[in-house]
Amino acid sequence: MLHNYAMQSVRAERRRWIERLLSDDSIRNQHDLLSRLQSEGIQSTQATLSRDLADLGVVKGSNGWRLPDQAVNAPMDLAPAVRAYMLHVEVGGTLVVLRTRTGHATPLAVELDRTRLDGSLGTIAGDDTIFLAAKSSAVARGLARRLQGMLQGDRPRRFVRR
Amino acid sequence: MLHNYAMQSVRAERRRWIERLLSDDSIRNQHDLLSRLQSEGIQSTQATLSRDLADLGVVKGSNGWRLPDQAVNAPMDLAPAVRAYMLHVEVGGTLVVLRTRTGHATPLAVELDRTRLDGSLGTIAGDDTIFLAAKSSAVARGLARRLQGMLQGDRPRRFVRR
DNA sequence: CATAATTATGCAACATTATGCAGTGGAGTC
DNA sequence: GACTCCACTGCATAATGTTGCATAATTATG
Repeated sequence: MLHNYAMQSVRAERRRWIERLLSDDSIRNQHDLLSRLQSEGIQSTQATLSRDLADLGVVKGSNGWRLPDQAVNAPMDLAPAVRAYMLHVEVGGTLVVLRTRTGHATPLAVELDRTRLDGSLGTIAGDDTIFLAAKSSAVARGLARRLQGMLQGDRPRRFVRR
Repeated sequence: MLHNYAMQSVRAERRRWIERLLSDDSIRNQHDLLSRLQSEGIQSTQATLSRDLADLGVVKGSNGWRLPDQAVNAPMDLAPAVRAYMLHVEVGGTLVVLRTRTGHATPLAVELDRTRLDGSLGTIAGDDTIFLAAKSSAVARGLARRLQGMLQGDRPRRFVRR
């Protein structure tokens, strides 16, 4: 084997990269992960990754591997969640602002995060408000339009007010 | 052995250096520490360091060793915090969006706040997401680049995608 | 069911850390 | 000064931790 002079931190760093890669990309198998790590300059083997993943508590989801805290909730479509929780949506610059009823912001934000909306950088939820950061103001407008569209899904249009 | 004429202070001085080195550098193992001490003019052996570290209550963290008080409430550099917590960073307009694993957003945001990043107006942390408001979109891009750079830490690296 | 793909693991090699033991010299005592 | 006591250290080595290789076990696919 390679026998690095500093196993401890090599291991720690490798695992940090594993967490990073798993949350970014959709890694399909350990061989994929190995390749991605190598392209980051981290040398390893499948056997070691197998052990790392076990230690990190990573589980295989339908869409690749997921870190434990991301793997918890059951998959739910975004549209039903939006219909259930979102009151309305507006845009300001690169920020999409969603309003919900009090206490409903977090569950909706969770759903927004899980659905990896294209161009969405992330969300922060308060009590009845969600800020969704978009890559650009054009993307923000597009996302808002899509979210707005979900509201009308199977409901009469006139219900969307304000 | 060498037997200095004043053991007491030799020991005390060595331990002072150990504390200093551990809080500055990221020491990866006792052999590293030994080398660093030698380059400071302190002669010792791995066995002695092993005992010193045990006496000092030093613990092995994910990022090397940490002194006991540093292990808890961390007067920690930004870069180590970024390497430990940040999964990735992106920009949308004047907003820098950082992602962490669930529950890690707040500690990283605290660190970001403590480091008075130039052009940073403030941060808001959710559960796994931080919004950092920048003075301008140019500043935002610059900050993101700096943060991204911290990920590469001590390894010579090529490029950063995304 | 057969075969391929993917993941897990026994084992040996190496790395890192801990410790039994004996030697040394400073401090205290007379 | 001579003696004793003992904290401290280095040496040698034990104990523990990590990894790659080879391959077994498991899971997916036709």
